[in-house]
This record gives sequence, structure tokens and C-alpha cells, in this order.
Amino acid sequence: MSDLLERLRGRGWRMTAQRRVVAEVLDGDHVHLTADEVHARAVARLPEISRATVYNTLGEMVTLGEVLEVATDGRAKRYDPNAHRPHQHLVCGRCGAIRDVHPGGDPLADLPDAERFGFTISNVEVTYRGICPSCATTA
Amino acid sequence: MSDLLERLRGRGWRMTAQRRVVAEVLDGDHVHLTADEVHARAVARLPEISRATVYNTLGEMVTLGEVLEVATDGRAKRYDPNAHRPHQHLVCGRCGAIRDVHPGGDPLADLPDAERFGFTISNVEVTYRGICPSCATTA
DNA sequence: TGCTTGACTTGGACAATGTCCATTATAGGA
DNA sequence: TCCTATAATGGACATTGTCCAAGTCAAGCA
Repeated sequence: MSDLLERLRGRGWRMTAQRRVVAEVLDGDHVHLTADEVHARAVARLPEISRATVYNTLGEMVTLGEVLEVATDGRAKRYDPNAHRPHQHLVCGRCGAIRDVHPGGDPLADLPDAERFGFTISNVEVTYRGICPSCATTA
Repeated sequence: MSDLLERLRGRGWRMTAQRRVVAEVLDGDHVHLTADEVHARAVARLPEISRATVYNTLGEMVTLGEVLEVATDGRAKRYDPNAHRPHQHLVCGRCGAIRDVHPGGDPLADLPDAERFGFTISNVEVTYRGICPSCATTA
């Protein structure tokens, strides 16, 4: 059973076939699908599901705080179901592969007050960019 | 005189009116314009300049390493001429304001080998998100 | 179980951002 | 000044995302 689905049910979210399928598609570790990828996989299980519904559903999950939106490239946003384990991302600049990583330290502590310009900071995103082992060998 | 323009000239970049205008529009500190914003300002100085040229020119500057591409929201990419001073970004989640910031510490050092999955990491981007002073008072 | 109703889904139009290409113009060297 | 490789143009097209009016359905209730 999908953890994400469990959490959504637990919140009294009205359940429909479409929402269930989207939650199932999105569940797991190191999952960072675009909306269109989610749609493609959802269609495989529920052929009538529409693109608009996938966008709506993903948007609601993000609003509920059960899914994170990540923008690692300038292209389509990706959706990360691992919203309850703080983590950062490691991205391959060649193939686009994304891994969740857990750095030590507190990046927020590294930003002195003088560099905060009066902002109230609520969150820090760190993206490590490089080349993955598989792309490194395929010179 | 524009620092960015200087650097580009110094590289023997073929200079045209369009390229000069784009470089001038983009020069400065805390500048993070979208391609369309660059185009709008460029048109004010050189009415015939086309959108395609602005996109081409920005792309070349990025390739040359003289301008950075930053994607702080899921929308349009922004262009940052401050490519030779390592820095990170502080973003207001309400109004979208962006400031360059200079954290202490080395975020790369915080990522243990075991969390690198064999990647060769070349660069780390940190985005601090919060609310700017002006948005905080305009509750 | 079978209504009722408000919330959900649908498909298609539209918007925003970005890319491509054939044609025309031009910077900079000979 | 002339030539030529390189750049600019504009318009079509692609991708990603949003919106809306109409139809459909989940879930509470009799």
C-alpha cells in the first residue's frame, strides 16, 4: 500500500479513482516525475484520466504539503512524494538523473544576519550538480 | 561601461548592436531578469531587436560562462550577470524578489561520500526562501 | 439501498515560455 | 571596398501549464 495514499486518506481527502492512481504512481523513493510523466503512467492504469486532473491533483498534493515541487532544470517541474523527510537533490547535468541526498550541517546557519536583508527565511534548497557514474563512463 | 560587455569584448566576441544592448541591459548587481524582461528593455534601446536574438544571445553568454541561468520558480529562467563572484540566492516567496547572498561555509563539505552515489560534483546551488521585509509588513 | 449535492473530472481553448529554420543583413578581415 | 562567415529576423512550432463550462460521481443521509 502506498504511503502517500495512506497519508492522504488520513486527512479525509475525498478519494476518487483518478486521485488514487496519481498517488500510486507518485509513491516511492527517488521519484521525481514531471506532470506529463505522471499522466503517462496514470493513463496506463486508468485510460480516461485527463491531463487537467493530473495537474489539479498534483497541485492539491503540493498545497497539502504531501508532495514537493522541485525545479532542477528550467523545464517541467518535478514532483517528489518524499515530503516528510528533509532532503536535498543531486542532479546529473548530462542525463538529468536525480537522487535524494541528506547532507549534514545546517545551511541556514551559514547565512549571516548581514546577508539576510531583513528576510524571514523559512526554507533552504540545495542542489548538487555533477555527472553520474553511468554518464561518466559513457564519455 | 558595462563590466559584462568588457569581458565579452575581451574574449573577441563578435560585437553587434543587438549583443551590445543585451549585455548593457543585463549588467549590474542583483540583476535577475527573465528573457522577456531583457527583451523589453532591449527594445527600448533598439526597437528592431527580435525575441529570437535575445534568446540566442543569452544562451551564448551562458555557454561562455559570463552569465548564469537561475531557475528560482517554475516559471521563466532568469539571467544573472554576476557569474564571476560565487554567490547564492535569497528569494521572496510572495513577490519573487531575488537578492544575491554570500553564505559562509562550504555546502559541498556537508555531503558525505556515502551520499554522493558516485557522482562527480561540480557545483552547488543554494536557494534560501522566505518573505522579504516589504512583503512582511504588507500582511 | 437509493437520492442529493457539492466536489471532482473532462476536453479543449488559451497562455507563457522557449526552439527552430530559411532568409536577409552585417561585422570584421583581406 | 568587398567577401564571407557569422548573426539577426520573424514567424511557425513545441512544450508546459492554466482555465472554464459542462458532465459525472463519492459520500453522507433518509
